[in-house]
Amino acid sequence: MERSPAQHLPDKTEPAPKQRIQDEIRRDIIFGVLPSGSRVTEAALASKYGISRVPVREALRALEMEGFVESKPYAGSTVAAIPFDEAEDLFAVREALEAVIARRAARRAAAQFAAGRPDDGWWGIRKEIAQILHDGDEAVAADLQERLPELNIRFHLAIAELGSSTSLTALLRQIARKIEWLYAADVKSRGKHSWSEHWAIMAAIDAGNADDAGTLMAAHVNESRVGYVSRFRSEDSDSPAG
Amino acid sequence: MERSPAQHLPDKTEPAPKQRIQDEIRRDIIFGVLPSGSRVTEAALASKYGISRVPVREALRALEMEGFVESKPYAGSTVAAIPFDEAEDLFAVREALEAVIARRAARRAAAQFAAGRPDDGWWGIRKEIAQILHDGDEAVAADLQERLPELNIRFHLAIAELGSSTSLTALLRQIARKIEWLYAADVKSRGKHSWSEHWAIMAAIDAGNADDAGTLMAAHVNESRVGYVSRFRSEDSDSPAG
DNA sequence: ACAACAAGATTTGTATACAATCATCATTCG
DNA sequence: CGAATGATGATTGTATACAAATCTTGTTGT
Repeated sequence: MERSPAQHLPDKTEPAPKQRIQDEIRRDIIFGVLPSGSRVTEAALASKYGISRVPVREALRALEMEGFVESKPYAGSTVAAIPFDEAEDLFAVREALEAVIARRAARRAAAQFAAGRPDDGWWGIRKEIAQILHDGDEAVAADLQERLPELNIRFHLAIAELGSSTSLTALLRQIARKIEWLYAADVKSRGKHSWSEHWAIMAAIDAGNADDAGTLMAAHVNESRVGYVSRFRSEDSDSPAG
Repeated sequence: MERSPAQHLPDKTEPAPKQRIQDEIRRDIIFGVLPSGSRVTEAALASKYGISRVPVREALRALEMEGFVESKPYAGSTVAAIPFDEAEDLFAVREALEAVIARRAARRAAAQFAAGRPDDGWWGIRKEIAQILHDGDEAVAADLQERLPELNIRFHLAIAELGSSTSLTALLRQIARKIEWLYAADVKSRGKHSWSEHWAIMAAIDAGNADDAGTLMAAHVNESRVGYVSRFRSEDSDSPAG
């Protein structure tokens, strides 16, 4: 068939203009380049990225559903804001969600090995996780902790994919990006949130131990939450993503 | 100015073509008019609803993010399917999510009353909930239980809005629609899932009792889950939304 | 008969043009 | 002088046209 060379490398060559600018805008929002409340017009973004208004429009709509921008009909779009008091609630929901995800991943791992050999899709994700864990260890050893947030999100999302539940993966993606937004408001907050715990979680999943996986994951997320609130609690109710 | 008569009645006259067909398509998916796996092309939907491809396109993208359709670049969109084994996980996440939401609503209610008089936005939602509760009681009394699912979703979403957390509301909307999809697969499943419990939850929120509100809500969702699994457990692993 | 291959058709992705609506500001009337 | 009002500009919503990519189908060679 002689497929296109960009088959399983959708992020290297040209990841489709729409997705590209969507990630770009979200990144600018998360890292404060586009502050909360600022207006984002389709025409301005279109000319900025050298493309038409249609892809920009779709990207804005997607970001609206993700909660990063708010738009009213015929009135335009503005960058949203996360009130500070939502942070703890988001962490609480994430803890429950990730516990369910970890349990599911463990159950599926056990089922895969019980049925003989796991299928290729499972192994593909499993190998990606191994790579992520390795890269994280390397980053910790080299004191390049600014790489950890990205690797951290990728790890958690990969665990979700290992459970092969598109619904739960989508939910986690939504929550994780919001929490990343809250974190990014403080530049010096990007420490190693106990990267080593990831290994234990992965081991429990590999062993097919759903209870341990869920418990470890919940504790892991909870520790992340404690780290967050202890850092921001002193700054009163100032909006971190504003 | 002589405003358009469709000012605060966005659902009666012409609720914007895009939103309209988006809801229409989702409804057709939820109730099986568009079965899982069937192809949905932009051109067909455009001609069906007598509009252009652009609004159809945006609606499909939104539904893709909601998880109702899957689409690959240049390949088209197909109606998605919820594997049966995701149902219990969705209920588990929803239980945790709604408990957090109820607690938040109770905290906010207490704060509103503590600060003198609640603002108009809060009262608007509160009055809407009163109406929903009333309509639900009427439907139960008149044995018109087919109206309860819609009222049920509206109640739970209104509680989320009472807590004024856009993030949590968006998450609940995503989960609730998925669960509605699972429910709708069985036509005779639309019973009164203990509507009276809603009154107790609302009372706890009004009293500002976060612990009670969260506990009652969790129990309420859990009961719904039990009702679901007891109904579908016998049908083995048949995909209910397929 | 079957597989590899290529051309046509179908469908999505993008660009441009136009219509509908809202925000702003000058104007005018009380 | 203030507030309602009407015109103007800016921005989004929609429609149409074209380009890019994929899927299907017919063909051909073994």
